[in-house]
Amino acid sequence: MPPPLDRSLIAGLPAFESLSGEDLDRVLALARSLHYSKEAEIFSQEEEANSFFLLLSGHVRVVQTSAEGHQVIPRYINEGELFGIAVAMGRTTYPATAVAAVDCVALSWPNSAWTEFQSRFPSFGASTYRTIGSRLQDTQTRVMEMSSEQVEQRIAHTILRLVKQSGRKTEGGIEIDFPITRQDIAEMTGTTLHTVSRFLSSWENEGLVRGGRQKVTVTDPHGLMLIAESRRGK
Amino acid sequence: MPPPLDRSLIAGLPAFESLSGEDLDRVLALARSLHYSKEAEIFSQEEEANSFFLLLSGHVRVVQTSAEGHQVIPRYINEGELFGIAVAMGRTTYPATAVAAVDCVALSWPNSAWTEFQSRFPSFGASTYRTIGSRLQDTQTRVMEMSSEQVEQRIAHTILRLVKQSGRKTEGGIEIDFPITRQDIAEMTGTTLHTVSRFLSSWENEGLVRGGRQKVTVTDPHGLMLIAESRRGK
DNA sequence: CGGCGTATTTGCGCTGGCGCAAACACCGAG
DNA sequence: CTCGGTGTTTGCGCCAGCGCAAATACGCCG
Repeated sequence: MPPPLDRSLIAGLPAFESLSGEDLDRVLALARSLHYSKEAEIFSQEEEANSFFLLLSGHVRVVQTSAEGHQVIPRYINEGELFGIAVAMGRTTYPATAVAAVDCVALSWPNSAWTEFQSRFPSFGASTYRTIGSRLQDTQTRVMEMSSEQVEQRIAHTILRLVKQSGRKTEGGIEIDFPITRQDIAEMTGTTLHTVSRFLSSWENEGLVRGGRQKVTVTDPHGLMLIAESRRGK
Repeated sequence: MPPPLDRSLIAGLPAFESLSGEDLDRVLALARSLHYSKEAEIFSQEEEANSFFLLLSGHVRVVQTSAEGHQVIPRYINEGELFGIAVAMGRTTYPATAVAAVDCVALSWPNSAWTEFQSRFPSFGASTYRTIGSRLQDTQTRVMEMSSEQVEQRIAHTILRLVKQSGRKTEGGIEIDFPITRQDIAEMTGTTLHTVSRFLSSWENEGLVRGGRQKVTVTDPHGLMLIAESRRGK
């Protein structure tokens, strides 16, 4: 029997906001706490979706692979977010693979808990609607960007979004809080690692960013914003 | 006072499946029935989202416009589908504009009805989760296609999808059931009307499709599928 | 500290598909 | 029937960004 989990773990999170202390205990009673080391697979695309997850600490990379083997990164999961919620969408399998970008701690619940939370805690339902809704919105935005923007703008937008969501202040700029390769950025923007590298290098020459192995630091967010918004084509 | 609406209007639909006759009457009591003529705007992007809709007949084109004026068509709505469900995603404004592609009939409810349906009819909640979930899924698929496929494959996939969702058998092929321009197809695939036109012409020469003003008829679905799946790049 | 595997950078040539522009077809109105 | 507007086709030239390939750079492990 694992030690009981503390309420404070999930007390502040949107998914469980406005739940009483007792309710939180009930939620935790059904949860399993899991540790994943860097680059470990949390669940895999096409796999039977028996549970859903909440990320307590770390960062998770979500990867989709096409039949032809082409990979895309739909999003990264930040601390406090639900993920693997196939059950909410009425799916029986996970639509993507989740990989720990760094060492992670997560809670997981069996799908049956979903139904219970849903009926017992109205705020839980509303919150997850919002979660899915905003993911839909993000994805649509991405489609718009891919349709209308040049690669340079797309990369700039993506970096800015990453920095906003998972930025960490350091001396000399804001850096993305987890290891991310040029390849990863390419898979988020629909381009190749070569092209990403070229633009990052050129931005580095202009003093907008600094690169590093699996690392990006933005030194001039405003300048990068200008690039992101500059419309080349009409 | 409008005439009461008949239960049969919504009885078979996924959103209201397994509701009793009385429940259906309650749902209809809150609804307004509306007619839109071809090309009329049902609601507009950024507009305050006060109600949600169900399409009873016709086809609705959903259009998103970027700040720079670039347009994208995220999807078409078919008969029986909910749309304009910003309320479900916790949004206060519509994320896109809805335009009647042909003359349409729709029901609409004030957002307050959403809350009521949600709490009174569990199956309603589950069904709309699935709706949003599958839209998210579709959008992700589109991102994958835009990342990994050539324009020709994307157009082929899109046409096949349209034909599958809204195809109508005619002598000599299956045609898309509503008027659609090359420009529309371009906005669905992230390309230009010129390129769409070029490929449709070339397919017409090969006997796979037949074109027409605001009309596409697929004469050889299998042949088109081959194009959609042929991997050019690695 | 040296070696190795992985990540990154960069050059070069090619091409898919876009932009521009003009010519057509089709449909509905009068 | 003719006219005007809207949708479609097609030619031409160009260039952003990809594919290929090779040279580095970095960080970890022993």
